[in-house]
Amino acid sequence: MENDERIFLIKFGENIRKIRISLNLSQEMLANDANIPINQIGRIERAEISTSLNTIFKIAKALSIDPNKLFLFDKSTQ
Amino acid sequence: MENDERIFLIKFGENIRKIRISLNLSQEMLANDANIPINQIGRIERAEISTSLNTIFKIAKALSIDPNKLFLFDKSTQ
DNA sequence: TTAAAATAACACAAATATGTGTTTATAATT
DNA sequence: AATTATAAACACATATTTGTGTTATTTTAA
Repeated sequence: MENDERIFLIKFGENIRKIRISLNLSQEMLANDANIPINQIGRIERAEISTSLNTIFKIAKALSIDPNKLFLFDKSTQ
Repeated sequence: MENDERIFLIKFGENIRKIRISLNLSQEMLANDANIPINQIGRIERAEISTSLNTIFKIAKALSIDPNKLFLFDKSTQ
């Protein structure tokens, strides 16, 4: 995997964590809301996996935000 | 898979196709630029697969756009 | 400083995406 | 109509994610 891809996964994970915490949700609560395993949230936040569109959609739905918001980091928002 | 997840994949695929065509790229050209198999682009555009963050990043890079743009459909842009 | 809550870190089977190749169908062009 | 370019539709091995469960570590709060 290329380095910029790694960085992208890391920023994506950090962003999810940031949003989750801003909503006062634990990984477990978010996982329950999104109907995915608890560990999956941690794996994504730690950038261990390159998760899929389906999971992205479920998480966005559970966070009550548009999926594209999960990709707003770098220049865009922070 | 839930119906709204399916719709999400379909809209995502349609959006990639729209952007690709607007840039006058064939699936093959985009696949080459993104360094992924030719078939992969078709599978995504036809919503056959729930592709991953890595592939999303590669495609966005090849299209010279920010990944979040790939998720701007529905209310947002069209 | 304990106890409890939250997260990380394992392992492993099952499901799905990825990569590669080939063949068929459709669209565009001459 | 024939040729070419493009995309779809197969198949199949490999890699990775997903789902499930358990244990360890870290963080938070009492």
